[in-house]
Amino acid sequence: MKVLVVEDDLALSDVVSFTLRRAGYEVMTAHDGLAAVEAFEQVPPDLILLDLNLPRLDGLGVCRKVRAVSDVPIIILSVRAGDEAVVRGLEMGADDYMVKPFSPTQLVARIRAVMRRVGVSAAPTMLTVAGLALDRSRGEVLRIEDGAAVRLTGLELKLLEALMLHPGQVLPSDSLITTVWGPEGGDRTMLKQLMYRLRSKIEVDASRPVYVETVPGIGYALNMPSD
Amino acid sequence: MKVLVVEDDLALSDVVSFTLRRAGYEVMTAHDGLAAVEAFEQVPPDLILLDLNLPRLDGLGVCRKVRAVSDVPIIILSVRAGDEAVVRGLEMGADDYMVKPFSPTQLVARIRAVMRRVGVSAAPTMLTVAGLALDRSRGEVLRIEDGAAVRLTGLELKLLEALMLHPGQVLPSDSLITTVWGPEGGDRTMLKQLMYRLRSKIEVDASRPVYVETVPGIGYALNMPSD
DNA sequence: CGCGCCTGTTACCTGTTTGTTACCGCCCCA
DNA sequence: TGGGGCGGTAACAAACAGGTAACAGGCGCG
Repeated sequence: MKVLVVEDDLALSDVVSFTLRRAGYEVMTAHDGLAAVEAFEQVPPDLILLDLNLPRLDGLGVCRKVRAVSDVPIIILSVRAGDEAVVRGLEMGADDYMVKPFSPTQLVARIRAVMRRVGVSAAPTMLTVAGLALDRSRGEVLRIEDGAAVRLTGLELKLLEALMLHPGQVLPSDSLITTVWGPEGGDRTMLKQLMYRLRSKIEVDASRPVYVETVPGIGYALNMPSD
Repeated sequence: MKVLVVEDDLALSDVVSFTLRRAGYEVMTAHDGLAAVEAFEQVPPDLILLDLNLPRLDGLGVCRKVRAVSDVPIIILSVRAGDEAVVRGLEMGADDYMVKPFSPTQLVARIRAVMRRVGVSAAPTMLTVAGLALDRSRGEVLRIEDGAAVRLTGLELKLLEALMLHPGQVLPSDSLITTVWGPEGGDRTMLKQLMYRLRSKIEVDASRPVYVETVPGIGYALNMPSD
């Protein structure tokens, strides 16, 4: 999952890059408008973070050029809310905007929200919700509370991913079964077996699960921390 | 194109409604969280503008409840950027957020940006009538009067649902029996047994039922509060 | 070829849900 | 005045669902 960061303030560009890399994204940077367009053409990213005032070609120009050939999601970065340029950018096809300064957490949250909205199915390698960080590329979960990392098997990963994509929601056993095993295979016995294995890996005390909640007769839910 | 505006500040709610109507949207309003959920269920909107701090049920709660049954786009309204709640809301499935105060123009621009590309909503799963909120996805009822949440079994849920779908109406025992057990199984004994179990869960004083009224010789009815 | 992990299968234990039966009190009416 | 139907209550047993465990086939890999 590649993100192109277009930002002429080098300090900001660095901190943003750092944040995104930690969240599991591959980051490319450009420090002016023309370089951005060039970078975009050479290696098309999956999302663009776009500062508005840039040397050589401003953000709106970049936005227009990119939109002419691609509907890659674009998030505008701007110093002021209420900026006329922001509105123009959104009308021109940008997907979202953020006002500087912003927190790293928010940035990542917004990126995810935009990706979900535009239906980018290829998810970022790193999915962090409800106190768990799932690294799909390594097949590992990190339990944030104590930093423990566990290796998951293919099926366990699919199951956890299904839950993490809808945190706080109760997913019926049947739908979990089909997302893990496909429309044909799988039954309740296998699900509970798999759930048992998953829990014994990710839960601190497997007999007292805190991450995955059972809703008897219906299915399972990933608990949001506040609940 | 219907927009549900959930905002407890009446002045702001009015100006937003005005703006949206002028922009060609059909506007519904709700001034607290529970009303929002109710309104959502009665007339599912195409987009929700959601203030975060609301009376009776806060914005995150509304977000969670709505997200449980639908992927209608949600735009969060918040007084502060960088609010922890905003991040939580976005992670919980909100699609965007705006910081108050915002300009009408921007509001409309953001709505358009969010609305570009929308998935349709799933069947509603939340049913709120007569002082009870039934969450089918979790198999739970919330007694609004005191906020108590009770877990129901499958049959209890079907029975209560049948009553809640026709509040204030007397439903004959026979029809209740067939909606719960199907055309084949079920008899009066089982119904009264089930009703006893349901009442002992949802009524405050089971020996003095207030939600479900018995109409001897005919059936049962869910009492409307105003009746 | 042998080893270890992943997966599916079976079985058992437990608590919950559901169906069954019984009893009690009430009201209506012969 | 005493059945008989009806509804509420209770206790019990059968059926079921979920958690746990052990085991075996398959597959990749050294």
